[in-house]
Amino acid sequence: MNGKVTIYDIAKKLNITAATVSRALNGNQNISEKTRKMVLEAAHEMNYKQNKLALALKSGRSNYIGVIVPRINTNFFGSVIRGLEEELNAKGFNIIITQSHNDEAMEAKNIETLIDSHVDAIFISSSSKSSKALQKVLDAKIPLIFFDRRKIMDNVSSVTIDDFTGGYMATKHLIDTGCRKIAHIVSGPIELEIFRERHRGYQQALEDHHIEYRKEYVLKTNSSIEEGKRAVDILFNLPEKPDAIFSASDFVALGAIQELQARNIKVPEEVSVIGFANEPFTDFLELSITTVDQFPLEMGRTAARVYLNQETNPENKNIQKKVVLEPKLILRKSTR
Amino acid sequence: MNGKVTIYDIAKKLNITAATVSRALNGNQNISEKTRKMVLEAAHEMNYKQNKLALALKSGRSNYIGVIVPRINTNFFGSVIRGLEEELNAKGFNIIITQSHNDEAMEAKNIETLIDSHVDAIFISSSSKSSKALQKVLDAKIPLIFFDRRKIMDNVSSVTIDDFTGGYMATKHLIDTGCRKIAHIVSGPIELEIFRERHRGYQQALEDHHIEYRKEYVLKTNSSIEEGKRAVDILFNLPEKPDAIFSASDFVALGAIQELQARNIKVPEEVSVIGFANEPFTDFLELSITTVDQFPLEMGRTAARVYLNQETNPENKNIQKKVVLEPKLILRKSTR
DNA sequence: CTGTTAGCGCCTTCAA
DNA sequence: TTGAAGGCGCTAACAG
Repeated sequence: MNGKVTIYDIAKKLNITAATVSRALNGNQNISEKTRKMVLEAAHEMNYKQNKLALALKSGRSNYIGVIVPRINTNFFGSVIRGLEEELNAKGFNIIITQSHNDEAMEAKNIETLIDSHVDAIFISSSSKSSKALQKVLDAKIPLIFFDRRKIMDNVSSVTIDDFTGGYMATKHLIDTGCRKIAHIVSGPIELEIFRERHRGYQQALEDHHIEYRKEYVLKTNSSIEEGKRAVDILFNLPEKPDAIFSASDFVALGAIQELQARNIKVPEEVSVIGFANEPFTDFLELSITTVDQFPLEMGRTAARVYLNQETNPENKNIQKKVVLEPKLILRKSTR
Repeated sequence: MNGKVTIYDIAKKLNITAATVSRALNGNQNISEKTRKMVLEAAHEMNYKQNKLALALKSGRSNYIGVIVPRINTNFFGSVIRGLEEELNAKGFNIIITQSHNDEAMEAKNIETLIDSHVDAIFISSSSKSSKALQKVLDAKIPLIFFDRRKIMDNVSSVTIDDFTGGYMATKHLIDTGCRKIAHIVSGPIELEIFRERHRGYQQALEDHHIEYRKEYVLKTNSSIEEGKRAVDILFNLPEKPDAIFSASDFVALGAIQELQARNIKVPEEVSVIGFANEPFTDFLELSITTVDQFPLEMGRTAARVYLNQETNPENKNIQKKVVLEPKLILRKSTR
């Protein structure tokens, strides 16, 4: 009744030894069917619970998995975590979720904490410019798996989407629908690969269609509605105003649309807008937003499987696997 | 470099004993300044990390806190968790977040897992009709703290908002602005107190203003956009159509508005709509939604403090504390 | 001030 | 098939 029953208690009651109880409980073969049954029954009666802490100390494996994301309250990260959960819980792992709030110091602290907690692996969508903190994970011999936001590191598997293609297809769609003066909002630290790649896709699409790349059309912001408004403020004070905006974030796209409408600029007739991530709200706005889907659920599941596969097959241990998912353009009303 | 340095390694190197190293590391007074310094330096040099698992086994305290919510990817729960994080991380606790996905069996499983993991406390927004699984937490002598969705249980503290008042103020606002045929959508299991109370507030407001309560105006649904549409479908096939809808969920309110607009019914001119929770999207829709704010960040912080206070002062141990926060009506465009 | 000892709960050799 | 013993890493008596 107390949750404090140990194998010794069972042993004492049954006049056997703790080792035997342990064997019975763990399906060890070297034990008589009779004692096994006896032990199992007693364990059930006494409401025995294995102490995972002791097991962890003994085995060196905690069955905890650490997850670090910028924020949990978006559909994107929520869904990735759901995918991780599905696969990892089924294998008996617990997930410890931590948020970096896009702060490098906070992320480093979370990493420290997870290492200290002896998690069996760390899944991270990293907000860090430096790999210093991440290197500590490897130094501690803890498997590290990137998803979405990865860093270039040896011996680390990753599951990402092809952000270059995402940026390319978004930009190409704008071009295909007649836009020529296409602005791009880098709605996050350009030091992060995802934003660099989306930007590169944008650049490449322009080049392939012989459209000049203009520095003044590329803005760097954070991922917030406010920043989207601010971006429009800047862009539409330029001598030559854009006729389309490709934002690397849905939230910034939303802010941009709001500000455009506030200025009585028609979306998409005068200006087309594309976001990124396919957050649910992009769909249920009156003026729904064209965006790029990143398949977060699948990303989570895949990341989990990559890890499980590494762990199960020791020969895969040091094989870094880079899975790249294809993004998908979702056409809605904010583009022509 | 390996993360496997123990106090014995340090002791050996320094020709002292592990106990002394432990003392030095833990700020014990009974130790000479000289040895303390020596140990601290060596520990740093050898990159010593305390093994939390061993500490947990020894002390019986894991420094893990379990949190169970229906879903993490809403602003409401995301913010509550942020509040919990702020307060608990500062005190050295790690947070394990689990999702019940509004499923009673899943919630029971999460509870089991957290108990097995020897968490020091469990914070829960419960989706369960029965208290059976929750009782196990108490049986295991683990402190339990409810937030938002509580159950009636002895010896359990809770932090909630006054859902009755929330329902009342929403309904009263509709009445005050001229609505008389007010429908209510119970957008979740009526077995849960929050939905019962919001409904009760609705009922009381009608009564206080001498408006008849009509069974056919009260619908039970899940919390999804689709269900909001379906609700309107039902309500507007009634002989006498409502002129207002109070939904206990923002998502259902959104679906309702979408369906009303699809039917060319003007919001709020013909039908006013109020949601609940103040999810961000209610604000940034073109037709922003009037709703009830629940102060989730404060809820999380408060819940954490209630627990910390109980733990710190043993005399508070068995005092259940019921904190009730006041909700706030947020006026927007979906009501007159 | 420091060392010795024991034990948290479990599992796993090694013997018997 | 079972028991005895040791150890995972740490801390807290108890001695000295």
